[in-house]
Amino acid sequence: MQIDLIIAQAVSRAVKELYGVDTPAEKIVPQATRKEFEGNLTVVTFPWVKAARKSPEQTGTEIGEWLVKNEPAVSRFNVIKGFLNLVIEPTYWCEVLRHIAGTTDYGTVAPTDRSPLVMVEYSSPNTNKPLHLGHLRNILLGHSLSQILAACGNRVVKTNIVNDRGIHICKSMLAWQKWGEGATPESTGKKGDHLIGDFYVLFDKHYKAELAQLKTQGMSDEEAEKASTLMAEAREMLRRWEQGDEQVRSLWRMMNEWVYAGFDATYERMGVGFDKIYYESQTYLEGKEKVLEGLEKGVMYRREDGSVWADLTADGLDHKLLLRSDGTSVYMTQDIGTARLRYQDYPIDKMIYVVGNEQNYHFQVLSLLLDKLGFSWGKGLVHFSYGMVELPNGKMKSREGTVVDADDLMEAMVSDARQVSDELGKLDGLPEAEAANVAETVGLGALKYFLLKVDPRKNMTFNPEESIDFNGNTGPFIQYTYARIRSVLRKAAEAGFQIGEYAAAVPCEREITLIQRLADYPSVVQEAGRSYSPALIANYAYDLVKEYNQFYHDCSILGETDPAKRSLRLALSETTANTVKSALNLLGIGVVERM
RNA sequence: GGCUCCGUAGUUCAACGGAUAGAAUAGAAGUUUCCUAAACUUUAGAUCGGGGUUCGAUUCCCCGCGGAGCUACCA
Repeated sequence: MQIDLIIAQAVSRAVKELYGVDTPAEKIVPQATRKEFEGNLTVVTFPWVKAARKSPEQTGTEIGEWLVKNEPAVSRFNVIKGFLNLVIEPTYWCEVLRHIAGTTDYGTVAPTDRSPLVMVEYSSPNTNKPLHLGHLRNILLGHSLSQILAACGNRVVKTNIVNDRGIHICKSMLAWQKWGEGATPESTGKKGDHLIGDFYVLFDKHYKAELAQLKTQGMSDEEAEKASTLMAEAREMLRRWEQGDEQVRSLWRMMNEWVYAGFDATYERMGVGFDKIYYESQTYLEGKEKVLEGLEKGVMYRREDGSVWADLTADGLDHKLLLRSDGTSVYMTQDIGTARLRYQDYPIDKMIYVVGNEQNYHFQVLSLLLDKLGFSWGKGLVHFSYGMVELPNGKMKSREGTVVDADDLMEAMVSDARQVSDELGKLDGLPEAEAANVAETVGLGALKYFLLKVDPRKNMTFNPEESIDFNGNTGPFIQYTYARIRSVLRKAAEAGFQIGEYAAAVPCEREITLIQRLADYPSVVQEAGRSYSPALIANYAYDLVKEYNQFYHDCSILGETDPAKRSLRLALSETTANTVKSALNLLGIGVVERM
């Protein structure tokens, strides 16, 4: 049923018989024939010209003749510059389509109890400010990756590590105490994460003012920073937090709850979630023991000042600090602690960290350390390292107020979607709740697709001056095609058209190409899982609907009078819709029945 | 300085070592008595420079040039 597999195997046999060469079928990857040539699948013959002792053209011709004679699926062939273009018997395509249409959850592999247990960490916010565009990319990648890995037959645990402690949150707390006048999310009507973010900014503002003031008294930058009473107060607050001071702790708990409520609202709107959330306040002490264990095993060493280090020079890296001279933990130690807790909770086979590429070095070190400390999955941990979202003139900078807020952006996208819908009159007559739902799905679809279609490893650019498009290579274009198909299917049902037998139909070029695309889906999902790339799914979905729109334009479905042909087209439409929906689901993007 | 990643149409993005480097946008020109024109069609436009490996290089290797990131007893 897998046509390219059939061809690969046939070619493998052909070259064995013709030239006595053993080429495993897996090594032969037939590709879709380019549009300008006749054929459906193309095999490159260069690998065999040496063994054949013939020109590429002759080699191709010989293989082609062998295939026509021995493989019923091949009806014709032509050879151009060593490329063997094969024409597949048209009725075979109906078989392929029937197979796809009859497969539930086509393209995905259901996990079993024995499937690998994979944990994916993403989002990982600080609690002192709301989520921004960079988090959006992270979260969407993490969520999509989780979906894809699950579709590839893995058991997936989605997790999040919240950085809820440290000097940053103390700054917000201090500012709230000093100038907050008891403000709460309820009293201000602000989302909790935004409220806390505002106090963080407020702290910074007062701190800067204090520094400026001190410098007018003739202090240097460094002296002023040392003399700052605000910063001293923040540090004092952190000390009290670490000692478990109940006053500080309860303020901390209250403000963190506000932030979490805010984050949850953002996650919910994005349509993402987690199976298990870890908090650094609960994990940051955990790593210490593990490090001391490593010290005993001789994996780490202690310096004269009491600090503990790992020597990674044998692995081409540097010495890495793990415990300060006062015995406290650093970031790396916390990550070791978190790893330890996680492994206690879940016997994971693989850990994937969705974290920006600025931390490449950190994860290189973490992998080595976990391995040295005896974590079976340490060496094989995956740092899913994605690129930054940049603005036209560089990085987002909170100091310059150029940070693009996640909630604001989502809201703007939804309202843009609504405006486009209204202008086009697409939602006229729909109940308001439904219209709002369409705008929500389409607006967020545009945003998600925009962020996911790019190769995750690469930096990408977002221009806040230009709104994200709804035409062309976009989420809404894909959603639109889906809605269009659903509309046709509704009308078909009204007209009483069933999808009947279509084996007798001879598909045209357009239809064949579309079936071929549909047939590609499972391998695209696998490849996306293997290479950790939601972008492959996004590009596939786009190619598929582009192909469908051309088919739709050229071939009438409801107007087709031949029942077999009409059935073929209806089946093609329904299967395309299902596949589009599945692919978008892997990206965390929803579909609508009309738009 | 060292290490890592990246350089493709005006712009934003594609291209398991394969044919004449694809799309989308912006530009030009079209398609609606016909299943949703958020669509379809036509047109013009690009691989940073120099070597090497290969039948074949945007892709792999080396040297430049340009950009980003890391190189904290911050997280």
